[in-house]
Amino acid sequence: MGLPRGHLRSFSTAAVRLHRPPSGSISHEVKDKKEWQLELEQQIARGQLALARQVFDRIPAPDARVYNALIRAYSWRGPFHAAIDLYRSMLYFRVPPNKYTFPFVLKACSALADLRAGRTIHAHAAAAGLHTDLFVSAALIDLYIRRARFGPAANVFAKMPTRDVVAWNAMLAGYANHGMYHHAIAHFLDMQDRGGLRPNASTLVSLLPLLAQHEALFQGTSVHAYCLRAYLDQNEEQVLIGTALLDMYAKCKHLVYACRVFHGMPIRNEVTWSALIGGFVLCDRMTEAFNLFKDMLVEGLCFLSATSVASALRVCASLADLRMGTQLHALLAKSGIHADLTAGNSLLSMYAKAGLMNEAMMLFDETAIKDTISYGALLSGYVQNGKAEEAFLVFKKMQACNVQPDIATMVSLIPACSHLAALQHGRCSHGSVIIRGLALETSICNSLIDMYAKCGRIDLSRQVFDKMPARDIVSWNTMIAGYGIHGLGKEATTLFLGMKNQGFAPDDVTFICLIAACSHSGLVTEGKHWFDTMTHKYGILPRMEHYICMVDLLARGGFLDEAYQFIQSMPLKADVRVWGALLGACRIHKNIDLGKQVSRMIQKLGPEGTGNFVLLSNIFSAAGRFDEAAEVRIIQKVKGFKKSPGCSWIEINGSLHAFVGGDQSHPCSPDIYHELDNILVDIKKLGYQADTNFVLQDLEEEEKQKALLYHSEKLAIAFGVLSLNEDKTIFVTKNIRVCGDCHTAIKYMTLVRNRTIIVRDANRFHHCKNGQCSCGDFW
DNA sequence: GTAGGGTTAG
Repeated sequence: MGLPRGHLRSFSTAAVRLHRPPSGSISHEVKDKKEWQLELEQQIARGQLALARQVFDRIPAPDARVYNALIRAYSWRGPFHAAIDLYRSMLYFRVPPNKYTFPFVLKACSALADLRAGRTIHAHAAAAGLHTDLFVSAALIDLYIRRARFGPAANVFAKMPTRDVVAWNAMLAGYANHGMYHHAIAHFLDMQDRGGLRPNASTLVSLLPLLAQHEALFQGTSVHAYCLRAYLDQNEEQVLIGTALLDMYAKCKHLVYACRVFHGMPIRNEVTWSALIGGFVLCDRMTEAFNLFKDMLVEGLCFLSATSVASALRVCASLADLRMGTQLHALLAKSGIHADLTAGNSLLSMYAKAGLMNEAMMLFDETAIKDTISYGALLSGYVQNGKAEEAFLVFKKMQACNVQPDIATMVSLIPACSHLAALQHGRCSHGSVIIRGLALETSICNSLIDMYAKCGRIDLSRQVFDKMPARDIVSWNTMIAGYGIHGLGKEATTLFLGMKNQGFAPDDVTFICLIAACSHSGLVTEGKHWFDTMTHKYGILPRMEHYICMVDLLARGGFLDEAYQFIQSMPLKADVRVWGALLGACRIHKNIDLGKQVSRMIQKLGPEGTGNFVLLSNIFSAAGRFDEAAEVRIIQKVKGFKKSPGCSWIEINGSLHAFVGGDQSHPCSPDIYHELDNILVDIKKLGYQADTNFVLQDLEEEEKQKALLYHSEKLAIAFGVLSLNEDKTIFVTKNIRVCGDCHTAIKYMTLVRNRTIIVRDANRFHHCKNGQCSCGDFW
C-alpha cells in the first residue's frame, strides 16, 4: 500500500522521541506478544493510559491492531495529540493504518480542530482506498464541519456509497452550529426523502436549537409531534430532547408550552431548569424567573449552575434588586462556581447596570480571565452611567490587551460619542467598524445614525441609513428621531410614510419619535393626527411616553389649557414627567398661574429629579417674583435634591473642552473672556439686551448681566470662535437646556462673527445662522 | 440541550 511521500521527514522526530525504552511500574517479566497485548487492553480498560503506554512500548513489533487500541483510547478523552503522535510513529515504523485507525485519529484531529493534520490523514485514507468507509467518512465530515469547511465536508458526504444516520447527523450538526438555517432544513428533509432514514434523538437535538434561534414555532411543533410519535421522549435521551423542546418553545416566547414540556418531564437536570428560567428572562417576566430560580434551589442544590445564576443575576439587574444580587454574589462564592467566566460577567454586568461602577471595576480587576464580554459589560456600564470618557479608556485597554472588540462592543461604544457629541471620536469609531468589516451590520448602523444625528450631522445619519443593506424597526425609528431633534418634522413625516411604503409596521416607539418630531417643529395638528392614527388605525395602546409627547406638543404649541384637559382625560394616572412637560411649557409661555397649579400637582406626586424644581423656580424668577423662586429652591435643598450644574463642551480637533458657568480653569481663559467682552460690545450695537429674567439670583442689574455673560455655553462658543476658522461650524453641547438669554445672544453672535453655531442642549438642536435659529424660538 | 456585554423614545 502506497503512502504519500514526505510524511517520513515531517513525522520522524516525534516518532523517535516516542520510542523510549520502557520504564515505570509494569511487570518486567518476559511475556510473549499475546500476553503483552492482553495487559495493554486491561490497562486501557482501567483507564490507566500512562501504564498502557509503558506496556505498549514493551510489545515487540506492534501491529496495527495494537496501535489502534491505544489510538482509540487516546481519542476517547485525550490526550488527543498523543493519538496523532502515535499515528505518526505507526507510519514511521511502516505499519499500515487500517479502517479502524482512521476514524479515531481523525476524531483526535477534530477535537484539536487540527485541520492540517486532518487533511494529511484524509489523503492517507484516500491512498489506502478507505476514505469512503462509513466511519472514516463520518469522522472526516465532523472534522471539516467543525472548522466550517462545508465544501470538503459535502464532498466526503457525496462520495459515500451508503450513508447512515451518523453521517447525516454530522452534516446537519455542522449546518446547525453555523446557523445555516436553510441548508439545515434542506438537509433534514433530504435525509428522510433521499436517505430514507428516520431522524433520531441526535438529529433533533441538533435541529431544535436552530429552530429556536429562528423562532420557527411551526416547524418546532411538528418536531415535537414527531418526538411523541417516535417515542423519542421516552428513552434515556429524554432529558436532552425535552430540554431542547422546552428551549425551542421558550425562544419562540411560547412559555405556556415550555412550561407544559417542563412539567411533563420525569427527569430534569440543571440544563432543563436553566433553559426555563432563561425563557422567562427572555420574555421579560423577571419576577416569575426569579421565583423559578428559588423553586429550583428548593428542589435541589445540585441544579445550581453558573448558567442559572447568570439568568438570576440578570433578573436582579433588570429589577434593580441589588440586595438579591449581592446575596447571589455570596451564593456564588460559597458554591465555588464564582470563578466561572459567564457567572463572573453576569455579576460584573449587574453591578455596572446598578451604577456601582467602583464595584464593577474591582470585580473586573480581580478576575484573571477576561473576554470580550467582560470588557463589553464594563464599557457599556460606563456609557449607561454617563461616563463616556471612562468608556473610551476601557476600549483602549481592551485593544492594548489584544482583546478583539465585536459588534456588541462597538454598539456600546458609539453612543459614548453621542453623549459627548464628539464628532471626531464618532468618526474614528466609524472608521474602526469599517476596518473590522462591521460597517454594514444593522445594529452598528443604527448606533451610527443616532451618533451622527446627535453630533449635528443629520446628513451623515441619512448617508448611513441609505447605505444599509438591511434595516430593522430601530433603524427607521432612530432616523425619525434624528430628524425630530433637528426640528425637521416634515422630513420625519416623509420618512415615516416611506417606511410604511416599504412594508414596515411602525411600533409604539415609532410614534413616540414621530410625535416628538412634530412637537419640536411646532406641527401641532400633524402630531394630533398621528396620535389618533396610532390608536385607531394601528391599535397601539398609548403608553405614558406617548402622553408625555402629546402634552409637550400641545403645551409647547401654546395650547396650555387643551394640554391640561388632555391630562385630565388620560386613562392613566399622569406621572411627574407628564406634568413636567406642561410645567416646561408654562415657563416658555410665562403662564404663572397654571405653573403654580401644576407645580402643586407635582409636589403631591413627590417630585423625582430636580428638573421640576428648577423649572418652577425659573417661572417665578422670570416673573420677577424672586421671593417665591427662592422659596422653591429652599424646598429643593431641604428635600435633598441637587441641581446638576450646567456644563457645556466643544470638540476642537478631537479634544474635548468643557466649561461650567463662570469657569476660569481653562488655560485660554483670559483670551476667552476678552473675546466674550468684545462680542458683548458688538452684539449690543445690533440691539441685544441682556434678558436678566433668566438670572435666578436676586442680584444688582450689572452683576446679573455678568452672570449671564459667563454662562457655560457662551464660554464654549467664544472658545470656538477663537479656535476654529470662520468657515467651520461651531458645535457646542450643553447638558441642560439653553437659557432664553443665551438663545438670543447666540443668534446675534452668528451675525457679528459671521458664524454658523449649533448648540445641542438637553432637549433639542439649535441650528443658528444669519441671526436665525432653526427652532424658530419654539423650544 | 441552557447562559454573560448592545442600538431607537420622553
